[in-house]
Amino acid sequence: MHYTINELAKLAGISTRTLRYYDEIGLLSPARMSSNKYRIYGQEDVDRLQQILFYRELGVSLKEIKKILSSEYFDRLAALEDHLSALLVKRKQLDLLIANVEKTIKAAKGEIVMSDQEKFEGFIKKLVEDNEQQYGKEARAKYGDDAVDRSNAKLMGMSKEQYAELEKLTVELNETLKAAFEQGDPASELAQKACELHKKWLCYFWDDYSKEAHISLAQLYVEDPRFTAYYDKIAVGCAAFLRDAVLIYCNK
Amino acid sequence: MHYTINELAKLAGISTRTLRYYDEIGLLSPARMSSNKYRIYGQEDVDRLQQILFYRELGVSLKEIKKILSSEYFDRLAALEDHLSALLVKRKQLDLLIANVEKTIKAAKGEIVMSDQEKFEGFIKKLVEDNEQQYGKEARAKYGDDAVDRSNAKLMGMSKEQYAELEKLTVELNETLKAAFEQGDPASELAQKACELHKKWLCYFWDDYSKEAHISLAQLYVEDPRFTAYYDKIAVGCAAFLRDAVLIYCNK
DNA sequence: ATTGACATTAATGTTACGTAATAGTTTATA
DNA sequence: TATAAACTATTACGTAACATTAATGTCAAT
Repeated sequence: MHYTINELAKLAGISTRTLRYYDEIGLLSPARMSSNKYRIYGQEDVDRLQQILFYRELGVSLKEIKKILSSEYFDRLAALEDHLSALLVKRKQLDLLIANVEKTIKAAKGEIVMSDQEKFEGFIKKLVEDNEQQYGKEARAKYGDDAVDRSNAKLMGMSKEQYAELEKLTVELNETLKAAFEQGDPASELAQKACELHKKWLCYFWDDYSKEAHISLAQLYVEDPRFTAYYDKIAVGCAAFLRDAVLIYCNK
Repeated sequence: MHYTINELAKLAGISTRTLRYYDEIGLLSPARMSSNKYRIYGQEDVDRLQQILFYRELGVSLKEIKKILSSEYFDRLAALEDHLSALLVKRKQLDLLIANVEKTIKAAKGEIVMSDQEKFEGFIKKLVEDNEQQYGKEARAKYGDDAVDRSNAKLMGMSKEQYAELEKLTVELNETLKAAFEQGDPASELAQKACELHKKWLCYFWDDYSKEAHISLAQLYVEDPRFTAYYDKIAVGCAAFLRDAVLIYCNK
């Protein structure tokens, strides 16, 4: 039985390029060349190719396969065992990598201040909902889909510098808030400064700030467990403290 | 603060070649070139390099890193999550590969009967060669390529159940052989039963059994180190014992 | 002035092919 | 029988992330 390059390629489910390549590197040379220099493969070649593909599927490199096929049975077994331990090392490294990436993502998401888009989207949405409850349809027109879109656009259009500033501001806000909370008085100068910073922070997301919205958001912080959890990480009860402070700040 | 290429390389623990390469692909271009065309890196470059190496350690490709660093925070997080899922896919594939290699090694060692075409092909081929030596061209016609093809076809056409049966039979054969060997007499009832099983086992591969072929195969077991090793794993000297038993069995 | 340490660009090698481009051969059809 | 379709061949570039080598240029120190 003999095959042309195309026939063998189809038989084995590989490309002719692959066969030519295997010829080139001396891994599988055809039994003979026909007068017109076409490659003619024989039964032995088919068998050898089968072996090659077998090892290839196990992830053995072509170089290794070449060595394996030219060696005796025991060497083949040893080669496979070598290969296995190499694969195990690879898996260990991969596991480590995965653990690191997971850790990084986790850190980026929550252990550090969150700025995930989803959160902001939910944030704004909640705000809108809240406004709706508080101010009815009029407010909806004011803070509706359009507002969401603009907010998002604002976020997406932020430059690196702006983002860095926002980050800095966030840290400052949280620190100030924490310090104020420890003093215990929502009307204190420090607490009012925190409100000021909070307003500034909000303006990164809103393009039309209003006292009413600020108050309703502060209220939301207490009611919505997602936000409560966030602010409680700064200090337990901090969300409520902020709300009280904002109430004073806005009615001043 | 500014650094020459060597200084930065040492600082970061990478090669200068890498830095030039990063410059070449536009991943990290130095702040400026000195009058003598040397690369001069600034603080920003150091920071950027730090980030590059961070992502690189997580297995992100340089192309991806380039994209990530030019994008905003949200996209970076999304990129990391994409990367993570890619890594998980990779691990699944690797696990599969490892399982396959392990199975193959196990099979090669004889704990499982090999369904790998390779082994049987070598097996039959050796048999053919042996027959040739023993019986000349006449035998070749009998066990030639055609026989190989039929054997393979038989193997390939085996159902899962048949395969399981074969496995069971193999275990039984090996155990019987081992017990007979320990008794020490190739003519014993147990040894002859082992021959019977061996015949049955052979008939899984041959579609025309003959006493002559059985004998020559048994002889092959002793002469060919591949087979000797296999049977010696059951007990040292077992291949020779089996041959003696088969001789008696076939001449009975 | 020379040496040694550093810098530059450019080319090549690595894996396992994919993808043209170009040219010749065989087979099928009009 | 002419032509087209299908097949063959070689050559060579592209991929990822650099390492290595070569040839050459520059700088500080002796």
